[in-house]
Amino acid sequence: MVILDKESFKKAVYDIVRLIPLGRATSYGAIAKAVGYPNMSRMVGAIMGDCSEEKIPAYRVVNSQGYLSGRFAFETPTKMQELLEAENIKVKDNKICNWRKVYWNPLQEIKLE
DNA sequence: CTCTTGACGCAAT
DNA sequence: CATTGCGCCAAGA
Repeated sequence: MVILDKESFKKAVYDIVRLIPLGRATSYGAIAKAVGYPNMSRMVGAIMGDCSEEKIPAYRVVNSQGYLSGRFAFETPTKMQELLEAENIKVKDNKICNWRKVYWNPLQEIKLE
């Protein structure tokens, strides 16, 4: 097992995020798992902090509970919610309503690939 | 070099 | 269902 530096990890994470289907969302932990590091959920979040300069749908990434933990990283705290609602994802009190339905497991897609 | 903090997750209580 | 505690790794002070 090699030490995965932020740049490499970042790249892998972006790849997963880009695969998120329209109208769905996933969690940091799921992405971390998908890249092969189940316990690196924090790193995924840290990396998302840089996503502002990247062109990826970071707003589709929330915590395992479906809460918009990183809404303040956007231009406006409400931007993330609006973007999600624009994709038919209902958000209530900074939390995705049909989270169980909206949740998208990257491992499923990757397994298929 | 040590300590704190952070878009987190999960098992135990 | 809510709280608590612990793990995990990187970056900044």
